[in-house]
Amino acid sequence: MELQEAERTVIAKPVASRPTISNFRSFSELLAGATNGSPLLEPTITAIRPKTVRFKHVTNSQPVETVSSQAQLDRTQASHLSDKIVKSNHTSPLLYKPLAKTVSRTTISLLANMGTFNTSREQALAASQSENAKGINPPKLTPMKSGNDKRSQFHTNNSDRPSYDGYNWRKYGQKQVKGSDYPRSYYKCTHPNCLVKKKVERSIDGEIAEIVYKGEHNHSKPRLPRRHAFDGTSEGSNTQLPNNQLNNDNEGSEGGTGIKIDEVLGSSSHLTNLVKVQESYNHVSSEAVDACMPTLDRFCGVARVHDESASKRRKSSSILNEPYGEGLQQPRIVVHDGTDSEAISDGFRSYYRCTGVKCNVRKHVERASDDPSVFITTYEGKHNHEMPIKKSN
DNA sequence: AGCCTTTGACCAGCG
DNA sequence: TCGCTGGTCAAAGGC
Ligand SMILES: [Zn+2]
Repeated sequence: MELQEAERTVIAKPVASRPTISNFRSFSELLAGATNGSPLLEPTITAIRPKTVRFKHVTNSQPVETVSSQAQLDRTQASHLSDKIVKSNHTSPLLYKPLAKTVSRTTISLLANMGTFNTSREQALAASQSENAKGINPPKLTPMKSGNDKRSQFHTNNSDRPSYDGYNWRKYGQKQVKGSDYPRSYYKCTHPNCLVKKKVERSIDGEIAEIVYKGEHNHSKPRLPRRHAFDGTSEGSNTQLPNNQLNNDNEGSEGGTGIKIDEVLGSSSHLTNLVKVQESYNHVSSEAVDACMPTLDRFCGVARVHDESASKRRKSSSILNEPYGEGLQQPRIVVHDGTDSEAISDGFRSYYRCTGVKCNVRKHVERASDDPSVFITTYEGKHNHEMPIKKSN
């Protein structure tokens, strides 16, 4: 509760949105000649009004790879922002919403035991989904209800589980929020005295549409998730983040909002991921971002960094501008913290390239056009290697 | 037994 | 003030 109170007072309202295609140039174009990690200035970016992006089904489809902003952002700085991490799975201009198939626990267990890097239940789901829906199935539309309490209108299936980010969560609520086709689940960290919460929007297929983290863990990750942990290996991948592309300035600190997104991205092997990261209460959130980015790298994609705070009670208006069409929905992870985003005030756009041998994965981070607190990270390509093991100084 | 999810009710912010 | 909406509580039941 205290956390909540605090957030209400600090959360800014910057909202990011995908720019319209007319303002975009392809990521490849943007990256052309700028893939060596050197910053590149994008001179002709037209300011685009950021809007809150909801994964709503609309007919207006636009490429996700396109991003716009006039600012550039150093990754280090980007890592200091954290509020929203949005990712999506795509590669082609046509965006397909990753669909997760609901599978039996047995299947999940089998998948988890097959030795893939995805061991969590969600990862298993994602894996099965990617196998089943390489792309084209239009997302299931859930009719929006106009009634009073619309929560729990969906029958939750076995995929309705908190994402496995290494922490233990207890679900304390679920509700169908307006503007979202999916029910939103509310989770609290079960660690004593830890007030971290997260909201997870998941389709009825089990696909994660959005995850919003609030607060900062005041503890380290438990060795093994209490339940539904399978073999728990999912945790390991997250704790060994490659920092060749990141500045992990909070390395030694405990806890942190370590966010694992591979479970969400598990199915996005050939897709692009969209990540939104917005400024957070403090540096801690940056950990989450740091954690996400490298992980995302494994799966490639477009990452969008932005502030999500405006979502509260403002979504109804934002959905009017839904940039995503049906099948364009993007799962995303939002690291939500409350501080202002003054930390980022430069005007850079930074490009990064995976240092892996023969790995052409690239990404760039930029500031949203008219919202300094919004940063957009775009990933392109697919890593041809596993996540490198972090070197211990 | 302990922890979790489910879910209707309740509360608070906002227009 | 009222209705809408998002967020939370808490009892009940499941694992
Ligand atoms: Zn915690």
